[in-house]
Amino acid sequence: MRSTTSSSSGPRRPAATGADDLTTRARIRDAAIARFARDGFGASLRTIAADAGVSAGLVVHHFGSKDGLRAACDTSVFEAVRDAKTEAVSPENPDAGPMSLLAQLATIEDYAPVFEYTLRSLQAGGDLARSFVAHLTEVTQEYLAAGVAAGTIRPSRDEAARASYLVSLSLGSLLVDGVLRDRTEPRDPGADLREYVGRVMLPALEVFTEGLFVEPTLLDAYVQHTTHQEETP
Amino acid sequence: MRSTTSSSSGPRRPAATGADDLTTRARIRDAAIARFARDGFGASLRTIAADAGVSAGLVVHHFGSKDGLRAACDTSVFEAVRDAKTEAVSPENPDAGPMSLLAQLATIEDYAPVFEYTLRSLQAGGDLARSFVAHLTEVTQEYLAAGVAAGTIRPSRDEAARASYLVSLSLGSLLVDGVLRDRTEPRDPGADLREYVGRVMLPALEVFTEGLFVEPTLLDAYVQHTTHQEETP
DNA sequence: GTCTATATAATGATAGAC
DNA sequence: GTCTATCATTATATAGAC
Repeated sequence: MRSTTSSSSGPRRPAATGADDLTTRARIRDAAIARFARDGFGASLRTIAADAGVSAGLVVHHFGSKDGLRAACDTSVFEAVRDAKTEAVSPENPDAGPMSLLAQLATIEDYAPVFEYTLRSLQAGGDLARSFVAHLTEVTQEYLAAGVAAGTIRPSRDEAARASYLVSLSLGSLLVDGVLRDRTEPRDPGADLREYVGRVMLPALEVFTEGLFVEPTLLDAYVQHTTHQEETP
Repeated sequence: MRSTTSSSSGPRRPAATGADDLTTRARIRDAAIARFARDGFGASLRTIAADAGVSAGLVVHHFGSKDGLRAACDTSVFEAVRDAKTEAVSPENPDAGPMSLLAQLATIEDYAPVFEYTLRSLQAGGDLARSFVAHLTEVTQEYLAAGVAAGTIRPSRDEAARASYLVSLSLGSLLVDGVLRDRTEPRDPGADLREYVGRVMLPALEVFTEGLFVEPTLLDAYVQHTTHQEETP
């Protein structure tokens, strides 16, 4: 991890609040997060500088390079997500579960840029995406384990594999949905997300409560098939 | 649709077979497909030209611009996928179903570049991604309808929404998995895909046959909740 | 058809004034 | 800390010779 940033100081606000009671450095960082979220990481330093109301040179002066700026954005966003999770995953929040761990976070108005940035990061790959998915998988596995213990969620033959798979399903669906949108016209991320949830909630609940296959033949055959084989060393 | 290409002529080979019994234009196109698949659409014309063993200028001469080349690649890949589907979705192929409509295609050696290019395209968004997903959704819906009629797949309260959702789930999971890989070391797409299937098959079969939630309370509540409300006009 | 050479535009990064 | 001016690189695209 590069430590170009020390964003631990300052107000606890997530990012890109638009307020100008921030240090210039933080304002540039937040502008970059918002711009990267909108246009992807191909966005130029000049554009970001213009958004922040400063010169392009100043951006480099503060962050050393574009990669440095990107790293600062990454850590800021990751910290925001990590801290937000604590509040979002409240004890009594009987949501659809794994599908909406992230979606919940996005409902908070201030976190919209963080949410978008995270999806962009996932789209582009890289270290933040990996650590974010790893973190989310961990949280999901705990969430599922609690559900299994409480008797609300079915146990799995491989809990870790299931948690990982469910995270890739939910994040991937969200990602595909976002990527397929027409980006020629201006978008409202909040509205997009609400529309997505409204469109997807029914089939998601169906699949995750009733399943898809009537007979367990495929699963049984697979389980029997693999248990009669050696593990690859 | 732009019709810069007339790729209907020529041998039926999918793309990028490496053979040199092709017109120069087709060789450039196939080289571009393979390079775009590996490095993303940021790959330069010079790199592609080098791959094809020609000059950068010739690429522009044949396709007018980079966008023109991209469009030619898009139509070529889309046609390859469309034509391949006919063979892949054979009558008696009791696979895990929605998850592997695409994965099946990738097992065919020649189609590896097409498969990778499609994922890249989905990652980047754009017209090809949209029409590809639309096409896959259509095929999936037919597939599911046949299963429902045969009694092997559970009916849905909204078949179209379910088909769309399942496509976004399976493609998204595949996409996330690919994006999270370390691209610093050389990769074998075929091996990656096999590894993915092996890692995901069990939880996928579990979820899609047994579901996730023990009780249908969430689904019931949602169905009852929405049926007591007006539709948004 | 194919190449080499070049025009043009944009970007990341640097240097130095204030 | 902040700006303006500039450099060096890279990319697409063009022009014209062969």
